[in-house]
Amino acid sequence: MNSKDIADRIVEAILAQKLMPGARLGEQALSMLFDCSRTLVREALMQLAARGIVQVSSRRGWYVVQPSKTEAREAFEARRVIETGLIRSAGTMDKTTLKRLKQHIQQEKTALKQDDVGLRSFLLGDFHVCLAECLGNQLLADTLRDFTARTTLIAMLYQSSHDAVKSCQEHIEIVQALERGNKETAEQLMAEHIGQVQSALKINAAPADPLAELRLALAPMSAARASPPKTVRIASLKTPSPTSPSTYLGALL
Amino acid sequence: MNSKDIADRIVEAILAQKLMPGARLGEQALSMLFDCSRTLVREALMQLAARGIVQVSSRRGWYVVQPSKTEAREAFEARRVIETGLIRSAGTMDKTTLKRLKQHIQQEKTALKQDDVGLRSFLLGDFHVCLAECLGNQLLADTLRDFTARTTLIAMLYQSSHDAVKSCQEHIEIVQALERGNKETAEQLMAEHIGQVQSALKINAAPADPLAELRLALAPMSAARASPPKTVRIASLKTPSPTSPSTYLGALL
DNA sequence: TGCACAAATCTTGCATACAAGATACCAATA
DNA sequence: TATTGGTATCTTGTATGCAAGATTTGTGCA
Repeated sequence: MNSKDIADRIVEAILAQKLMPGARLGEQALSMLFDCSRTLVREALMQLAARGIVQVSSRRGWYVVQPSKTEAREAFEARRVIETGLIRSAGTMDKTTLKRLKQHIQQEKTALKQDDVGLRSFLLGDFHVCLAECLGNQLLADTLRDFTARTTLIAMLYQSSHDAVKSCQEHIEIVQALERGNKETAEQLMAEHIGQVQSALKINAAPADPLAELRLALAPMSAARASPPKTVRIASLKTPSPTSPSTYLGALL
Repeated sequence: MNSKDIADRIVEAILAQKLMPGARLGEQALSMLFDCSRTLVREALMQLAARGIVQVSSRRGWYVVQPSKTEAREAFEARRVIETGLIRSAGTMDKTTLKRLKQHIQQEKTALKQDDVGLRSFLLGDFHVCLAECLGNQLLADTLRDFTARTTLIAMLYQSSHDAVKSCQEHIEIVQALERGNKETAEQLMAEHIGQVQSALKINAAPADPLAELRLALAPMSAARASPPKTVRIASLKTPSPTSPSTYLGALL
């Protein structure tokens, strides 16, 4: 269990939407979870920080990044640029490669059928990484994995209303276009697909409401509107992280 | 002097062609150079490893990466995809932004005139990062910085015969096209520009001659050609790194 | 001279100790 | 009750120590 494994696990947890934006990643908590010293955990977090996945607040702690609206726009633009450009500049795909893509889509369908939310989210994102690999560029595939993790966080943060079934269907159409050798269509479909995901964001909604659950649970009954101040009071409660660290870090194991 | 500063300095040195591919980056040497503990150096190297700039060979040492031919192809394709795509998807540029690009080109010209090889190399690479920033995407700009460092290493490794003056001229034409609002031309010019740099590589040449300096320094005087075998002997000497660490690391200060 | 083997040295891998800043908590006071 | 100040606790920041593998060097031998 070296630092790279730890970093990979954290990225996987993000892609599976098991780590929310803003989640706290305490060095000690992680070192206990992975049964190693803080040194290894720090190394992993340093790597993730260099990749824009986590950030450190001096002597306060490590947190999963919470992309701003500007960063959200940039991330989607980056993915659009890379993925459409990759399709455009690629040669024709051989049978083996197409088979791999089709297998991936089969996995997506299975995860959808079984309603496995974590696996579903992971696979829907991993499709794009897989495609980049199939198009013959490992460097851009690795870059895209980080960018996809970013957009996954953005989707969580801005309460995406995006439909997983629809997403999978769009993946199918992209692969079909590639199979027909119709790169232009594939490029177009990809641009639209990413656009769909982006426009499903409620970009003007309160950017992540860590109190959503509490607020909902403690909201006064619709009839008893006697004390509105109370709701305000609750909203001002300080919470160190969206939920307790233990809950979140459990996602890594 | 924190780990981020150290990492930045190393990247700068690469962009300025002051660190060759394969250069050894000993933890202790760096910690003495930057007057800090190995911990900070390790953190910096870890970050750079996550960005694909350096790599570690277990218990042997840290080295600046030596991209393979495949990785070289991928890096240039990645830059082509990102930079042309960025131009394509960008809106029109305002005056302030254009001014910044023109200023950058002025700096390039100055460095060319003064024959400052390090600064010249840095600026010719930084132009692309600057352009990405001007086109409004910091995420891709940061990504591009790493990719440009990569292609710079590739150019060193595969003995690029690329002409700096020509490169600067091409930058000028790209900015002119952008100024005219002619994005299609700008995109086309950028694709050709990157293609020029790529095709100037001697991709089949002996990938880097780590003994070049030694061979040159120890070559027999042209008159004293008495013992040719000696030269052969020298060529077979084992060297742990291209040159001595001290020589290379001096580039960082 | 050429070769095999062992010791010494060099370098990273990892854990731990301690410093220092940030936060939370609690009591005292107006 | 609200606020302020101080203390305890928690968390990261950095250095250092030691282990272990890789390499080099030195030595003895044929």
